[in-house]
Amino acid sequence: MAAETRTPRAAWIDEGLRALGAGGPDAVRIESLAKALGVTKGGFYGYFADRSALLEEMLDAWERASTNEVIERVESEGGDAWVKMRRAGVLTFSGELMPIDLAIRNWSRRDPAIVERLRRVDNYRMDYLRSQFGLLLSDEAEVEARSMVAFAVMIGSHFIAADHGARSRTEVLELVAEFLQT
Amino acid sequence: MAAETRTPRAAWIDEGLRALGAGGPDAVRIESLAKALGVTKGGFYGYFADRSALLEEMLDAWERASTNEVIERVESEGGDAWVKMRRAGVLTFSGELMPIDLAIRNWSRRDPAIVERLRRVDNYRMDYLRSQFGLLLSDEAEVEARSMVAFAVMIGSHFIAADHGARSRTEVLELVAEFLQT
DNA sequence: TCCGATATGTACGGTAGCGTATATATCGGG
DNA sequence: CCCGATATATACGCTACCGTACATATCGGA
Repeated sequence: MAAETRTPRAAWIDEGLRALGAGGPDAVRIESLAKALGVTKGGFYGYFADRSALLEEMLDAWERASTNEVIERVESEGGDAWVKMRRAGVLTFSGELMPIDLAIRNWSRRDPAIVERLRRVDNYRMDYLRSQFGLLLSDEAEVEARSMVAFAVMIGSHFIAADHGARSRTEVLELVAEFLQT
Repeated sequence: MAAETRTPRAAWIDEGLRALGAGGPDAVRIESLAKALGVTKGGFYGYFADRSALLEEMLDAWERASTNEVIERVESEGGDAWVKMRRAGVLTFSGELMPIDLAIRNWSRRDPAIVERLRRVDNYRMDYLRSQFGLLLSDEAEVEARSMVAFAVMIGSHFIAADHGARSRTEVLELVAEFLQT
């Protein structure tokens, strides 16, 4: 029927998310994505109406990858509650997803539509944390406080440049984890 | 000698910082700053060599405003250690400075020179926190953990969109503050 | 092998921003 | 009241990017 599709929808979306993670939404330029993909922008407009259509689809993909897909993987692997929580954290905040996550958080500061998406994702994650702390603590206010601390530290530590004397950042995060289990 | 200076250096820097807080470094456009100031870019190049010179001076101004100036104000007003710490937090993370602070944090993810500046500022702040927690706690690891938690929650809560059921975000932050004093 | 569909390449006009060169307006001092 | 200095305005060429129009290359089926 036709020439082989070298650059399917998903390729544009993936590359777009990479650019978003690396340089924020302003770095998602159709022509530079094309260059990164080794093509010109010719094909782009066959898949997407315009740049903002790509951004929407990128956000859809991120939202799925950050919630359902993570939980499916976690649940399919089993383990006790703590294991699942740690695993969810690792999957969510690792390698490829983390910079995208952080970029979207910053983006949300100036775009209400982005806040809305982030709210869904964050509520999803906070509920997971609450369910875990709920297994350890009876006081619901304690659960809320520690869930917030856990989440805020996971996010905040990526936005903080402070040193910790002889300790590494990882070691400090370990101290925080201990503190949360007190 | 000359025509009155309608738009001194500081005006460009202030407006630049506002734009930075609102839209990140990419939003700091000379021509749009000029429009916001009610002039054209004509005068700009009398003060600054180019756009990056402006960015440097903006960062210098921010660094001063976020450290020395805050501490000077705090120290000049006196009060006990807790009062000073709270006051420093209020000054640092209020109104105008907060969006700039957050924008620079995000910026630092993709620019080593920015990380370096942020590191100085964050170390300065963390030292202040450590000194305060040090008055309450003898275990130095505890001090580090709680300082990190306090700082990360201050920053992180601005990047988190989660709801908290019946509670407001402010109420949850109060719960966290209580938790930190346990 | 040739056809037609589809993906991609190429060319275009339009906008926004940079930095430079030059013109103009306005003020203070003589 | 005029001169010269200074701040600002205007005009320019350059680049990057958008979105559109059209050309071309490539594959599968008849």
